[in-house]
Amino acid sequence: MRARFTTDEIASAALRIVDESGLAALSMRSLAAALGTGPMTMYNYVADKEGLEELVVAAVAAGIVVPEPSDDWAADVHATASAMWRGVRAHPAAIPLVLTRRMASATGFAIADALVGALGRAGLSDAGRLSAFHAVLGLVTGSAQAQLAGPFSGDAAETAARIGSAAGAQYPHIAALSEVATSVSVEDDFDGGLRMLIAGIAAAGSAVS
Amino acid sequence: MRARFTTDEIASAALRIVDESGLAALSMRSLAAALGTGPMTMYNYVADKEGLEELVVAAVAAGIVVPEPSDDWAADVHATASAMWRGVRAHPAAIPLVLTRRMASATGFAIADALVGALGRAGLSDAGRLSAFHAVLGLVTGSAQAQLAGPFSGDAAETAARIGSAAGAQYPHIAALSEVATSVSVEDDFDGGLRMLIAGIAAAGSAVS
DNA sequence: ACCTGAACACCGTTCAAGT
DNA sequence: ACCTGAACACCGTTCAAGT
Repeated sequence: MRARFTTDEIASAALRIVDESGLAALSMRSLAAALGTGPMTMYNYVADKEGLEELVVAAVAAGIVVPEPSDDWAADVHATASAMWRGVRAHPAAIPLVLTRRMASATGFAIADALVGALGRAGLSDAGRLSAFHAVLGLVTGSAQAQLAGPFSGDAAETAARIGSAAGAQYPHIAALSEVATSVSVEDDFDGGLRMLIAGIAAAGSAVS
Repeated sequence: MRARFTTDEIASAALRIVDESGLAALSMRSLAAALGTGPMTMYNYVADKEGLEELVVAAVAAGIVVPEPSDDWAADVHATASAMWRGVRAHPAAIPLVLTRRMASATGFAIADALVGALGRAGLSDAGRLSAFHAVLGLVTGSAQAQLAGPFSGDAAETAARIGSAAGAQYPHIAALSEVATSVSVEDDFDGGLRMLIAGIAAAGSAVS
């Protein structure tokens, strides 16, 4: 028999299952079947299901292109965070894994390092740099997810049904905002929030220095 | 027999299992057993597993106390976001569910409405208000999760092992930042990022008006 | 040594039968 | 009508046996 695989083959087969059939379709058994072997063979490449999921996260991270640093730290933070957001959004079904599993791959470290490096030139204190790093990371992953599962996700009719008719008068601010949500692209929506955060980081850096 | 439960009983029993034994321990069967009945009885209260998970998210949301609005929108955003963060962090094992499942409970809408209401007084455009809302929501949930599963989560030794020895020289910025992470409380860490974002929102609001 | 089938202890859910 | 046991089609993983 001697069927042998590289870790990359395993990882991309797993990501393909998630992309094509959803997160629930990924199992040790379905992956093994997709590779034409028995379930137990997978345990030669991965410690357990958790390890397989980390492989999927690494495969998503591998799709992120780390931008070259410039002499403008704010532009670098923007470019790095945008690259992460695009890379994550390219695999929507994998997002729960990206949010939940530790990102410990080489690309994952590389992009995080680029982000911290850019933030290091913002004139922040050490603690401020850590806060800003967590905030950008949280904003990227959190708003990628919020756009998919937040109160305004799904089509307009669904949103209206959920908020408008069910509790329209009780929650007037949400109801009003839900109409805005139909006319803004998710790219612009994310970009707006990111620019606000970067402006706030810049202000905090100026205050320290 | 006639064993009957309220939805609240189901929800808090489910949340208790998650809190005490972890997310993996929550199943239709374990929940039914905890309530002293058979698995099928649960289907009288919940459509499927997904519905049960939404019940857990609602139970977490119910623990959030929505702050009273003041005449300072920035203070209100800060208070609302902080209340969400504390409420979410009170149930760490449930966070993957909070991130992933739609928050559609009454308290969930109430806190979101309070947040949008406060942001409505920041002088933003409609699109800016939506961006700011998604950004704050993403920051709260995303950084709660990043603190638990990000590159600096776990104890210091574990972090060092993951980054320092494995790839210390390759990723110098992360390695340096990991030492900062040991001396900052998660509360202060989150608060710093939130204040940066609010400052950026304020700046965007001033620019428009 | 590396690989993998059989088996075990789970799981969510359908279906049909109970009251 | 509401409730729930038996059964089905899965799942991750241990164990032991193959090469």
